[in-house]
Amino acid sequence: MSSRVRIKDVAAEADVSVTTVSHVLNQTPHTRVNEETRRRVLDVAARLNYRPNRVARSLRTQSSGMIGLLTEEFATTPHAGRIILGAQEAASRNNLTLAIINSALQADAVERRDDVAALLDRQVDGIIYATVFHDVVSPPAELRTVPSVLIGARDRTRRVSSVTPDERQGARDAVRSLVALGHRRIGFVANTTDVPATRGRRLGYLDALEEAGIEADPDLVAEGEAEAGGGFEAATALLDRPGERPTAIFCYNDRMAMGVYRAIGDHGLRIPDDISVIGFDDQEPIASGLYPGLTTVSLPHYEMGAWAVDSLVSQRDGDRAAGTHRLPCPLVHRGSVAPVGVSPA
Amino acid sequence: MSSRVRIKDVAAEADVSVTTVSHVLNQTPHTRVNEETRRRVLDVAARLNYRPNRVARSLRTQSSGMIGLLTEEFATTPHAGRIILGAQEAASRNNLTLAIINSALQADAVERRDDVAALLDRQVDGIIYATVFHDVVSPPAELRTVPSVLIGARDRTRRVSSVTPDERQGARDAVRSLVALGHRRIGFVANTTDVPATRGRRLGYLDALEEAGIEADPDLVAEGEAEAGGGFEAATALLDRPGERPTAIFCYNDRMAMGVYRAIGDHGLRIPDDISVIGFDDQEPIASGLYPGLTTVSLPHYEMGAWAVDSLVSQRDGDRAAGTHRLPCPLVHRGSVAPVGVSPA
DNA sequence: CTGAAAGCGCTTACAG
DNA sequence: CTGAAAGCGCTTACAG
Repeated sequence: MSSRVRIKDVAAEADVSVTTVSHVLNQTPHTRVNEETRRRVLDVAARLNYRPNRVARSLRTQSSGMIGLLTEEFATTPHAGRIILGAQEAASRNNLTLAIINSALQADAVERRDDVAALLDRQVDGIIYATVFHDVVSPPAELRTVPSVLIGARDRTRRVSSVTPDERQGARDAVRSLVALGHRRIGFVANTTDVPATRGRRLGYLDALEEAGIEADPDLVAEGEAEAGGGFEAATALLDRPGERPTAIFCYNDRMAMGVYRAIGDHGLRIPDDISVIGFDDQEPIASGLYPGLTTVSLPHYEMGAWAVDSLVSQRDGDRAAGTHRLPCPLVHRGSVAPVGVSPA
Repeated sequence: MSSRVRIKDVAAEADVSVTTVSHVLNQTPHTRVNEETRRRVLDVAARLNYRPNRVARSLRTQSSGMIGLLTEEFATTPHAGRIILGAQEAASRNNLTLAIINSALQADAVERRDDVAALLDRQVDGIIYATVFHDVVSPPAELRTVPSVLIGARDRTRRVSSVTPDERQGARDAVRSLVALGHRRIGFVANTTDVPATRGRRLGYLDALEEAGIEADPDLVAEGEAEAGGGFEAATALLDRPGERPTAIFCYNDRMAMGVYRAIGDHGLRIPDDISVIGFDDQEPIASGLYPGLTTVSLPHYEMGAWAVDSLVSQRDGDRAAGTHRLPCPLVHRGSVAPVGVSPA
């Protein structure tokens, strides 16, 4: 450990008090320092390569400049990385450092409380509590002792702000885009489990049909597991049903879309000429790796991470209002959608 | 901000000195405390829900209990999340907290130095410097002022320990498994850019052939971009060449394998009956989403993250030896490999 | 077995 | 314009 230089070393070398060094370096408001002195302090600090000890400053100012990010079973959610990235970059912009703790999906209330406590022990200035697979959660009460925000779920007591993707809008826009291209027989390959996205995506699908005056047809909906295999099975069922085929299929997610592609290929049909396909999640490398590239709906993970940090900053600066925010899910155009009836067949 | 209870509050309530409270709570070695007193302190601490301020402790002990993880363009590497997870869980096991900073891939030396400095300002006990797309790097010299370790690349000066995946062994084992099933015409769908994995995977392929006494045949190798499209083109070229077809194809990565599947399907061939396929990366959701599931080689990201933290801990405890460590890349069996000649065709 | 006191490296009223 | 001093909340020799 090379002993780092402390503020008193700078003071001695510049022949001033530590008070003055602190004022100069921090540009303390309402404190005028002689220009000559200021320069000297700056010169010495630079020459000695002085860097203030943030731990000492934290203790004194009662503000650590750290933000805690609690993720829930990060491993299972491929997009968690984008949340972290968004949060990290927003934190850097605000001169904040991000500390991360991951708790197991099956962690109980006691464990989660311990994780929050560990962050609080480090005097974090705020906590982001990110979850998956839940609509509403009851985070440990200790969360509210500092500015806090939920990602991916709402707070049961509505006392903590939250930010979630607007799944319904995303699905609605996707299906609207199909309608705009003349599609009226639009299938829906749905998932079976009840996660937050399930309801929103289904409602968005129905919204768009209703807007367009298209009656929802149960024969155009098939369910499966939210994986490629489930998508294959659902699409196969859809295509094998008697009656007119759908001209487009909206999928619960990109994984299912992967299976839908295969089912369509197995039926000797082509995307998008015979059938248009839209996914959800914009999950790489599926979306761009499929052929043709999958038109899909993107989840605002990066944006939610950044929004959460910004919310923490406003809370720190006095904003007391807790609210629920939905961030838009934009449609990403690739090559799997075409106007209806373009096929020469 | 609810004013948290401090050690002096516990001392006052238990009618002892803060010294005693500290000794009891920290179980200071070689310090005996009267059992009655000990119980009382413990009771009061629990009742007041006292939690020591880690910032104050850090300042006093000159040890923050924090580890800094510097990731390089996290966004572009889908597996970074597993590194973070491995590091985070290992950190938790060692009662350490993980602070994360992400630097842009195109960040210059000055920016990287700033990122390291920001971590050092927080008095981190160690730094993990994770990179992608490099064989050898020259991290900022400041890195060596604390225990440090590189993930994904070696240190040019060999003074910092590093941990990397054993790409060559992974590729060798994959191709060996093909040889063991009787394959002798084993194609290689290679990538074009020169990243660390490129050389190792190619060498591993050649190793296995040589071991088996199979002469490397340039006609069985085709290159492409390391994406699904590149894999499709390379495999198409391979299958369209005059002469005997390969009975198996080893792919540079899973993305390319995705395109290889399509090319094989377009040629009216079946996996694994007509051609076996092995990928590399075990990248979800490709690997399990393809049909049949892709047999592939897994990258030890989680393990590298954990190894890095453990290395930091040993360094802190006195281990001075810097070294280069390679972690094995295990073969993951799914459904894309079969013995040669199983096809009735 | 227990406690008074110093000190980690800063910032910040306060005084001059 | 500048500095002496207190104090953030702990730990740890040291003394008794």
